[in-house]
Amino acid sequence: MNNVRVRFAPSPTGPLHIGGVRTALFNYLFAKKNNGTFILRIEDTDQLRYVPGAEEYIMDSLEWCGITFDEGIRQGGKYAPYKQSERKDIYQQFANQLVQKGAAYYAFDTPEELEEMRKKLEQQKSSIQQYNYATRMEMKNSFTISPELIKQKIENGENYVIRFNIPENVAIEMQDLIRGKVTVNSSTLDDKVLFKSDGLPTYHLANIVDDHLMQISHVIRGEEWLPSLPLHYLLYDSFGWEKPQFAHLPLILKPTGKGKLSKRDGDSGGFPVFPIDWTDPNTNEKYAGYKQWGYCPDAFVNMLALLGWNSGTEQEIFSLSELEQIFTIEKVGKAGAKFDPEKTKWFNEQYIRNKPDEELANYLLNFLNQQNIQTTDDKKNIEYLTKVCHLIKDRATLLTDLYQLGNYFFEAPKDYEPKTLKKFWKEDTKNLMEKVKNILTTIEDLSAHDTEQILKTWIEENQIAFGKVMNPLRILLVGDAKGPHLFDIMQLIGKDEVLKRIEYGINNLN
RNA sequence: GGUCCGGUCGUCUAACGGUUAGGACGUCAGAUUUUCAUUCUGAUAAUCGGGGUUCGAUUCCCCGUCGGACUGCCA
Repeated sequence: MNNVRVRFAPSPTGPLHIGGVRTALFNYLFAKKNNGTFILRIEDTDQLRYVPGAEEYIMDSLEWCGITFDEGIRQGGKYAPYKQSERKDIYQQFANQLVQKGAAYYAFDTPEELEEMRKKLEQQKSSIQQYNYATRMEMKNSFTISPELIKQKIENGENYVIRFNIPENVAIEMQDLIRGKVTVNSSTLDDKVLFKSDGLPTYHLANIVDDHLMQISHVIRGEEWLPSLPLHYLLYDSFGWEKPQFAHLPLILKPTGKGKLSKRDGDSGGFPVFPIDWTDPNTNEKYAGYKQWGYCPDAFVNMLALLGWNSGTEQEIFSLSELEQIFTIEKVGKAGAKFDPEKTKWFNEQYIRNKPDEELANYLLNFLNQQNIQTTDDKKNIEYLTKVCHLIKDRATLLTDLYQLGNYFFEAPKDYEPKTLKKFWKEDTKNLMEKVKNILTTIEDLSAHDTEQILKTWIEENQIAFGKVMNPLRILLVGDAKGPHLFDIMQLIGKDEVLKRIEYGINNLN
């Protein structure tokens, strides 16, 4: 495919949630796969819903995911500006063009009048409850007001909008890359506002004008836009422009219950819906992000890619660059997908296990510093942390688990898990630990291999049950019946520390 | 209410009109293990209903049903 140009066009009305990220991802993958250009365009034509910081949030989030743009706010491009509020002047002339052609018209109805009309139609249980061919003759617009008066009203500075003149009873046949042919009769459509009284275009106008001007070849967006596709078709035709190809992605649904995923679902469901943390500047409400929860960006992206798309093979783990090679629109499903927090965790586990120990160590070091966790300098050291991560990464679901899972590598257990203690600390245990301590004292550096051999030999020779020694020893060193191979732990934390912990236990238990 | 889009294990999904309907997550069981995990093995469970078309429908068509989206001077 030549000259593929796709855009992600969010509106900065709040943080981007995972549905939006997935739309961006699919656009990005489609562009990469087809050697195309990926564009970010900010659709901020609604000044009322503008949220400060949202624009930055969107860009930062996608950057965290590794989704990059060829053209956009931060990188510029020859179709700049990429923000609709900065393209304001462009839209009016196009709206006027449509009016001149008779494809659009002026309307002067106030919000109250519109509401009244809708209410009336609803009460009448009319089959048509819209501003269209059936009702427009009863409203205040170019059809009911003389051209002279219209001109005068506009010159007087009266508020007006420009509406699209939807034709009556025309079959609009559309093509969608995911759904195939879709047909709608124009009589079921309404005369959408194209140009608002505040001097800005609505989404419908701005999106068509900009897609045309920016030479967009494929429009890949959420299914919620499918109902306005006929309008967009009509708009392209009215301008006499060639249409891009369209693909409407299935929605991401709530994990439980009904409806599409919304920002509130995260709190109740115990999982983030946003890529990174977000604080609403107006209400100060905080929303958690995948990044801060401890998800790896590549795992997050991998999970998203498989929500509504599949490779056709049984492979499920894909790097971003792999996806760039194999992504196709044809493999995108039609049905909405319920979001699955459990599977998301699984993806993250897979990624953590496959990451180099050192990379995890860097994360952990950062974490220790950020959380201001006190430990000795020799422990806040990449080499040491790398070994720690090597031992514990199989147990982690989130990156943030890493510290909790290995806290005994940084400090002696403060107290012992009561149930475990009760289970394994018996009357003769203290004695046994005393003996173990004496043996360990004689071993030079507590290397895992040597220690294991020596201790095992001693246990066998004395015909003691293995668990009778190892379990309480683990409690003294770790504080609980958990964690990696005990001899590996001993080697890592070192002889002094091991002896100290055993001694403390002997002195404080029973 | 109207318009449109969907419906395969609980969830994500695979299956030129011909498969014992496959995989993954989850759950359960077993194996391994000094513990917790990991890992391995096994089990579990699905074509929304009714009509067609066809030698044969998960697959194509119609109806119903269920679910979703849209129905703003929001995007």
